[in-house]
Amino acid sequence: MTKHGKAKRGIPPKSDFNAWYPAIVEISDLVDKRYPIKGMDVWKPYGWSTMRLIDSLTRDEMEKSGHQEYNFPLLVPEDLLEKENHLVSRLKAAREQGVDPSELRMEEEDSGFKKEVYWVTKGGDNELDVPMFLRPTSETPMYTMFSLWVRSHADLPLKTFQIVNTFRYETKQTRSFIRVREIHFFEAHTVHKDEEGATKQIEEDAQIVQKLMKSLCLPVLVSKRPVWDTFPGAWYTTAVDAVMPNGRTLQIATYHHYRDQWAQAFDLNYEDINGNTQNCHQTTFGMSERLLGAVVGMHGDDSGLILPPSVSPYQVILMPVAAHINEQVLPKIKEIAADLKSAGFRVHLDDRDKRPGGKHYDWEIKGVPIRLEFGPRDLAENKCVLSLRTGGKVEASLDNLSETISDNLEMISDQLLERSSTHMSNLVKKFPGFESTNDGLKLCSSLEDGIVYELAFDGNDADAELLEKSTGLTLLGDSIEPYSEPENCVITGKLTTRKQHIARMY
RNA sequence: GGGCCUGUGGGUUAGUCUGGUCUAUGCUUGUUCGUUUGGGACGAACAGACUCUGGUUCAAAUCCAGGCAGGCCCA
Repeated sequence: MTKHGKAKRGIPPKSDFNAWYPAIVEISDLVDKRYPIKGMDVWKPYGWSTMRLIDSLTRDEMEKSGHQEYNFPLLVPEDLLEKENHLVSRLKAAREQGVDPSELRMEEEDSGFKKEVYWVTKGGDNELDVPMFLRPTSETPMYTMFSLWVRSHADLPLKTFQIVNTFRYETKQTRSFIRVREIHFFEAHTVHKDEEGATKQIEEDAQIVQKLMKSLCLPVLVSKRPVWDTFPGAWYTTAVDAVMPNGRTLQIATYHHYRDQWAQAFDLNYEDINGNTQNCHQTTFGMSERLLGAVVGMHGDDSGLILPPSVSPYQVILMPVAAHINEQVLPKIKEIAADLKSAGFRVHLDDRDKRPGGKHYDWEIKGVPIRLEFGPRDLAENKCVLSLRTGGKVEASLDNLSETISDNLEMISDQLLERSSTHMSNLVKKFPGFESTNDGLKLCSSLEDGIVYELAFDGNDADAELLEKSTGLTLLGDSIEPYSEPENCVITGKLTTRKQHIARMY
């Protein structure tokens, strides 16, 4: 065999992540970025199948936890936004009253939301009396309807979700799956009788996320976001971040406890068992195609994608080899494919008239977990050859093949989780700390690029701003796993068990 | 929000500085035919491009202005 320099279809090495990521999403045929609108990619069948498999994991969890799927309209009339704006400005005012002004950050413009949405202002040639916007998320349309639906305590809890496209007019640089303008969005919205009901829902959301992350073989950081980074109108926000290979964190899920703050704004109330009117308490839980972005980024390698078996459109690719030598090869491999399919695996028989080497490379780039080769020699010995995407080849007997496949898929999952966990722990380091000098604070040692730092922090908004300014990084918030022994806050020096992370965020 | 850079077949690339040689180069991909086929085969033939709008000029892929699209850096 001669070596060919043009191998790997020009995939940059993964160590050059900023080049690798945009290249791989197109080479592996997940999306086509050539559609002429920034941040709106075309989903190709391979990418869309993968995303739909991720969605189906989510749907399964929603069904198990008693949520029902809805589908709300894409357009929202502008006047509904007023309620939301009032809510946000009222909460902001309340917060400013209760806090020492010196501790507050300067907030940006009040009506920033309006700038981040797409507007529909015309119907044909006519200007619309009430302009409409494309939902950037669905609180407003959903809660408008919830207030009609919920009347009695017997209507609660109301557990809903939808998987729809949402729109944000991003002006910054877009990246496939990571920062897009048309977002493939999952959002669950629930309504409860009281704060406790909503709190239980948040706990359930946390468990669902953990299960999903396990299926996707993704290790994550879970943090309660700082107040200034809390979703508008939320009491608190918990966020789940993946750490990409370049050390930037990617927020892939959030869940918000609203208490009754949104319910007040939308007159969402019910009559309790004693006939008294009570405000509802609410939560939301959101995820997006960023899950796929994290899967691509965390698991792939220099040769292409590596998809977790749980979401790979094909779990096994069957490749007939030297079928022209023995005409029994093709019928037999078709039989094997049918058997595996009926055993519940997602399989594909690649019988293209193409040399086997080319097929291996094709499916390697697409990240299929197992490639099964079957040729005349295998026919004679009642076996086949399995190439695992995580590395290595094994011979397998055709007897009990589906068990062998199942075991190998499980092994691949375990390997992916182990690898990505190792990667992540290499990317998270202890913050070096500050020392006081005449010019103020100075880092004890300079920070490395592409690293997430872990630190003890118990300061106020102003302290956080100082920390972020001096490092150029962003606080993710309080980790759900605090220190077991108190440590000194890196800014104030106070003893605290509050563990936080600081990183460059996507 | 501010600054810098780039746009040539499906992908990648030469040519742009210094306008004319461009009927636009190479690789890759695609199509057809033949030989091949256990990790990227080979030969032959064919197909396919100067981002858009305007300007300067005898002449524009090349210079100028703007739009659109993309990339990078700083807040």
